Amino acid sequence: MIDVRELSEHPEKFRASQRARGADESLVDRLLAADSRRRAALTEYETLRAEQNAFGKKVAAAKGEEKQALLMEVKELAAKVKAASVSADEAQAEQDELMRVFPNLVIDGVPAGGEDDYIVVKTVGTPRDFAAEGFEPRDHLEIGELIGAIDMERGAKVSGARFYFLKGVGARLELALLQMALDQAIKAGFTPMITPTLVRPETMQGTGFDVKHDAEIYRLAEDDLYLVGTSEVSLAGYHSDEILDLSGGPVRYAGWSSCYRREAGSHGKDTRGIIRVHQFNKVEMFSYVPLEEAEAEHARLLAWEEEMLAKVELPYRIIDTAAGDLGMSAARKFDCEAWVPTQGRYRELTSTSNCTGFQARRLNIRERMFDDDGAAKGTRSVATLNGTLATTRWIVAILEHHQNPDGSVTVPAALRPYLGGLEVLPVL
RNA sequence: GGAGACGUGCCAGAGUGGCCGAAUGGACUUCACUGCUAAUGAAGGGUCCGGGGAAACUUGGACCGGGGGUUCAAAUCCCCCCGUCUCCGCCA
Repeated sequence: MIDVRELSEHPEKFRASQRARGADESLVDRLLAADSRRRAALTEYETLRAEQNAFGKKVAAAKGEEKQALLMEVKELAAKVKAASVSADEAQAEQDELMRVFPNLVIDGVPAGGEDDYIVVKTVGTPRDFAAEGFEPRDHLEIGELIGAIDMERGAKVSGARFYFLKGVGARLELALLQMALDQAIKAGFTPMITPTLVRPETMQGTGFDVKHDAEIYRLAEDDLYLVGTSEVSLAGYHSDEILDLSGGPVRYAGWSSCYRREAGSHGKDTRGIIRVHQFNKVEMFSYVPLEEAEAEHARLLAWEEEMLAKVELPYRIIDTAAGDLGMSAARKFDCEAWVPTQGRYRELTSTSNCTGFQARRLNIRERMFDDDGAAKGTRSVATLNGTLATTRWIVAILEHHQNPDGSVTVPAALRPYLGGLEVLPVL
């Protein structure tokens, strides 16, 4: 959630942000109004409550007749306190509702507009020229079947559309990729984590996902549990309601988990192969840092993603996502997109978001502040950031980009040690 | 799945309706003292939200797992939920 204090001090910043997102600008004024109503109601309640508390002390001290008289007198006051308490709660609920739908303040420099208004930050490597090499590239599913790596048909038989089996070298390739990602993260100082994939509604909401309205989320209604679409959810919830010590630098986790997405509304899109599936695996970076360090950390996360892409030797570009295409929690987002030859376009392989204090405020994750003398002085929310290090989808780009005319696939050198030295995934 | 016990501050742990934001001990910070980071003595602390103030600060409210309820008044009584532990059962 956003910082209401900041909103009341700089409403124009929030209006501009909403405009850039193509979101409702009137939310700003409605929230400001709700906040002042809330404060008025709270003040009224607190005044009455103070009066009642003072009375309570008198009642406790009094005896006999006097006590009875005081009790009669205070009854009326109690009713007023009750009523004031109810309207204060209502005002709070009204504000909470607006806070719940208010997206994060976008960082200056993020392109305005929607999905197609991204800015290409840079392009690395060049797509392979298969025409020059003299053969027609096969798509990842065709290759996956030739080398016995992917079985979609049986995936559908067992679980339905958008489910698959990774088999043989396919299973090994995924494990190798994720293990390489985790090793890189560990080397960079991340603490590896294997996270819960089912979470409580509070955890899901805290991360910025709406369990009631988000059609992407799988629910277990019976148990009021929700399947995560990314370990970001669990890693953000990990430190909820805690005060962190960031004096020793950022707190960084690398989460390994299966991820689940309903893919509602994407019927007919990416139906072939494993590019868009209901279940996949991912290694995700997650950082807790002081607010003023968030942008620098964002750059670091992006650099680590590029390091991974370099290891698997894929051509890619980086885009600065437009405001309207940001999620609720993100203030800025960079995607790395790899070239997929048979689609003739770049497809997202990683995504790193700077959520500034938005998630942390919702999850109540703070750090202790110190004044110049080093004495403790209050707390404030931290910034949270996340970024992809590897996912199942990477296999699509790896198979296609590194394919050979016969359908076999050359393994990128960095990945070979994770595949027992295997240099080529052979056609069966 | 059945039965029971419990959930209090950084930690341990008292507190069964008003004198409790909460005893006591430990840890921590500051001060004093013994010529030294050990002993002793003293003092001090949390978090959140309002009001006032430029600020130091001051003032009010809330917080004893979470949410409801009873009451003039709830850490304390009642209900629901969550969690922990023990025993039994069941299954890896």
